[in-house]
Amino acid sequence: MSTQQGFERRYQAPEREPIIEVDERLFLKSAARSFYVLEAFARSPRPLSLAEVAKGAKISKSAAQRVVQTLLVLGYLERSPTGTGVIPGRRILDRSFDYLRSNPLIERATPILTELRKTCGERVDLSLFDDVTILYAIRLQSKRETFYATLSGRRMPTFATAGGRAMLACLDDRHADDIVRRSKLAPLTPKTLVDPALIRQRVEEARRDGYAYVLEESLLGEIVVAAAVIKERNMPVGAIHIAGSLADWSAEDFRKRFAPLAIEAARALSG
Amino acid sequence: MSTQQGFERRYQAPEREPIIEVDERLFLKSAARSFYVLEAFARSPRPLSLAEVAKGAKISKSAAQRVVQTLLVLGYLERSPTGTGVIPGRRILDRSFDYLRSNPLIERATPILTELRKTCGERVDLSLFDDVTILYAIRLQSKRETFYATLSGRRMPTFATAGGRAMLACLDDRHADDIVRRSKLAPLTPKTLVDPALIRQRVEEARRDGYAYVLEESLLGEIVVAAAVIKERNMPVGAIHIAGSLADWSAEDFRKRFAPLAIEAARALSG
DNA sequence: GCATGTGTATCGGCGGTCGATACAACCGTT
DNA sequence: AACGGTTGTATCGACCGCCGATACACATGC
Repeated sequence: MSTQQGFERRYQAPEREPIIEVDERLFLKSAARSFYVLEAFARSPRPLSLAEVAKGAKISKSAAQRVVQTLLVLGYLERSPTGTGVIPGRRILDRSFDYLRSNPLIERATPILTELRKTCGERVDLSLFDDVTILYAIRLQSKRETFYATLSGRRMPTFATAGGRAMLACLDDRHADDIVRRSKLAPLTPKTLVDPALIRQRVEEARRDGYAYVLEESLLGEIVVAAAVIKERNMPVGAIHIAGSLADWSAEDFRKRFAPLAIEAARALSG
Repeated sequence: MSTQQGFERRYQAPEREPIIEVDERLFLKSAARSFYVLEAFARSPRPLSLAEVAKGAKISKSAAQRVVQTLLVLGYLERSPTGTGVIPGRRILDRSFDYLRSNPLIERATPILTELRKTCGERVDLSLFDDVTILYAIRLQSKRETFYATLSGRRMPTFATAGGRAMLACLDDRHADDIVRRSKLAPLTPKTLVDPALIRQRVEEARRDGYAYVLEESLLGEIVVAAAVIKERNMPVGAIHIAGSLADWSAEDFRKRFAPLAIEAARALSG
């Protein structure tokens, strides 16, 4: 049962090494290549020429040609309207629809988040735990937002986000420290904490209070409170974020007012 | 499924045949197989066993085993938390993020939709034209919504949605009729129009008025107005929808009030 | 016990893919 | 108008990666 590595590896206790590297004989290199091509757009979100695709996916031009042709047919790539190059295709959204629909957490969370958004009037997010990053799955924006604050699928470093810290607080110290250690501790704003000791202190605070908060650590002028959604065994699966602007709130008022709401919503989703 | 057959064909004038059948020699069957596996979850959004994957993707159990192993490693599939079977993986959301971020229309539309949502207080959607279906790309929900009304990536039939009809109104009659003809005219609610003549009449109305509306045709109790976003040559690329509840509005009031807003927003995005 | 489900593992042979290479069309420059 | 730089397209023989039948371990339920 404990075969399979790769993905679950991230969820293993940090002292454990991956048991077996993935079975080389079952890994389809040619299938993986297609995904490498799609992933090239993560690095440069613009139309890519065949040569750029080849370079981005680290495959030969011939291979890129075949993959691109195939993905065009399937709809996972489209020809750029500018006439040259290809861009991600609409069919990708179908798959994300399947993902969201297949995930019971998302379905259960939606009405709760909607309600929360209504009572708060601030931005409300559901993020998913994924090792050194968190992944926004649902985002209910408030009045004004930056473009990226509206996109689900965005990843952020676990160590520098309220939801991330709330989830770290659910793990044992060793595991949490391991995640911080493996994180690239690059500041997102001048106020981002990058000292592991300070981060650990905030995580311990979160463990004590039942919620985490960050002040302008991922976006200047923004305050976020978050509470973790846990499965059995205290395993964090996601977090509920409430984000507001320091133009509207003092940090103290914001925490006092919204932290209990985040905690309550997270508890309703847990277990 | 009709995935085969090429994407471009859909955008051609209906009298034109697909120019080039996809070059068989460039189409990577083994790469396509992986996507067939992911697409199996569109039909049954629950954990699938290896045998079900094989059946859903129409491949052998051995092939399914290899594909599943590969996609698990890449993160596009995950083991079901129930212990048996696999489900779509989080990594899919990364790709949809890339898609949304790569699409200039989405980026330009986001602030406009946000503003629109604020002034309307009702649900606001951006849909993309895709032949017989439309595809919701951005959804800004109002207070209360059904789960599916919140998911981007959802597809709806073009003929039965306000945005779809607004886009049909941009095409010439022959093309619009062709789309209706190729649509599966199954009613979504008791009020869905399925008579091609009646649909055409509504499309002509939309062409005259500059916007389309539907009354309980896709969801009982819901009224939607929509205006098309066009590129050059009147080619529709998407539509802006404003959706409200008949519990709050009379049909007349809703149209009078919101149609101009949808038209204005769509015009700001066009060209 | 047996039947039926799950996921995992093996291996020889066939054929699908590899990638160098060549080509047509379109740009700007000079 | 020939150039060097793109772009996407097309071809083909050789190799090796994948195909899929098959067998296994382990759970269920009756």
